[in-house]
Amino acid sequence: MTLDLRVDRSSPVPLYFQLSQQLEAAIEHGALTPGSLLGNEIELAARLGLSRPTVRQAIQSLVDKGLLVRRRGVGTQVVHSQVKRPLELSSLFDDLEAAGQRPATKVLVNTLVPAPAEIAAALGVPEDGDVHRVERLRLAHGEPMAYLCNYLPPGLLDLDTGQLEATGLYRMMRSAGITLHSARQSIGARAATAVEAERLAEQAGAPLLTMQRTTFDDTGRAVEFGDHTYRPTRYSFEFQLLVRP
Amino acid sequence: MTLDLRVDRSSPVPLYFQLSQQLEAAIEHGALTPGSLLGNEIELAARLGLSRPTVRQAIQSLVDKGLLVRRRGVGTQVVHSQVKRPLELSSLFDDLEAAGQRPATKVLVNTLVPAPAEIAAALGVPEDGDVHRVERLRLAHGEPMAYLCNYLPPGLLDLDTGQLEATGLYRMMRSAGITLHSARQSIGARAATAVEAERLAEQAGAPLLTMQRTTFDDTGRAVEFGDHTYRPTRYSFEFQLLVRP
DNA sequence: TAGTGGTCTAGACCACTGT
DNA sequence: CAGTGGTCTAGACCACTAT
Repeated sequence: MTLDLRVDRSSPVPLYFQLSQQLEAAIEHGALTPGSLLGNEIELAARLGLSRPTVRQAIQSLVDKGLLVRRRGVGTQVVHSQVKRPLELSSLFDDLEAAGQRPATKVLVNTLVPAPAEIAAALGVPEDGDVHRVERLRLAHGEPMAYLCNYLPPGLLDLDTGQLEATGLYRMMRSAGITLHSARQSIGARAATAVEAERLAEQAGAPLLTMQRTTFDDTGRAVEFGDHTYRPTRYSFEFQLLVRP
Repeated sequence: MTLDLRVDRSSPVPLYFQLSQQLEAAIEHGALTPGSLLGNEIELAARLGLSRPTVRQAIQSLVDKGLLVRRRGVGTQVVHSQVKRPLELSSLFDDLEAAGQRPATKVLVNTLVPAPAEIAAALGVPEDGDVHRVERLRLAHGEPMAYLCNYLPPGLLDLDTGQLEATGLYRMMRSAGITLHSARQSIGARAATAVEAERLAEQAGAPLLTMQRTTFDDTGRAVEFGDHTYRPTRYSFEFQLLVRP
């Protein structure tokens, strides 16, 4: 059975995007099975009444997502399984919500402080200036899961404590019109200090998973620095990544 | 001063690729400074004697790498600093070599074993079949840094012990014509068992950084499963990631 | 040899941004 | 308003793969 593909030329949605969405959906719910050939681009273009470059643009976006593989002289195939969510800059809040965990957040500190030297350097603000400092405890099923300490440049965002407890920091930034662009991350481990252990209901010396991250918007400004510790029995970093071609 | 860009039409290298390489080099060594505008695509195409789609393809590849940002009605700008190496599927060996650490490898085990259930599932091989098991100790400056246990499907690769000590597993796979496509990773932490501690010259109960990874080639086959432990005082995962638009 | 994707052209119109 | 990128067309020729 051939796939039922259609495009709506009166829609404001770009034609290539309409097509890539339909192809992705077909892969998602199994109408296009792994390993199956997509049919050549010229014929596909003719069938849809599109030009070949437009069809190629749609296919290319799915190749970039890792869903399709192109082979010259062979055709375009659906990748065999496995690819689900390529790595993205997700917040812990979103991760937990996606896992159906109803995350709870307790804001411990939400204040303006003089920027420590390391933070000032990471955020690119003057050393004698102020930065926002937000400390939060993230809970799942009533148990502490992570301690999140974040610094933000002043004036970027209205850091309402109520909103911080109801949603995630990244979601708040996006709502404020900040376009996240890239982040630099470091993931490590260390033994919990007495203070850290108490915050997370662990024993002193227990292993903790740690992450430092600086996030940049599309103008290159650093918009956030985070220093997080996670209970490794409750959380690990899971992600999929694509090999750059 | 305007940038000196040229393309060689007699070269087998695609024109868009020649252009993107030159732009990337110009960004790299500062001829194009962060925030500077690239000049509009039509004019750039005319200057180079290329068509606009070709110029767009070159620019788009750098946007995908995170080096450029496009804004409708504004222009194409060089991103402000920070982006150096987007996340790639690197081997520990390559990481260390890039850091100038002359990594040493000691192969502890290199044998064929009946596939444990979990490994068979991860690699997609029959449960009663055999798989390669490779255990290695990675050293830097004579000190153990990581213990790497990898499983590979049989018949994929000639796992020469000498080569394993001289280079990395990924490099061997690429040399064997395997096209790496994607990987699923999980990074966590736990306390070292007595056996793990001894291997890595740590105390039992010391925090360890752990990583499990399944790697797939472009046909969707699992080509490797790895179960690694790292000394967190000697190693952490550092990477940069781009926000999917 | 036939069929595929890879590259390239020379236009066109639209949507958005800034002044 | 002028200028930018975003989308789209209807072709063309080439390189690679399989048979």
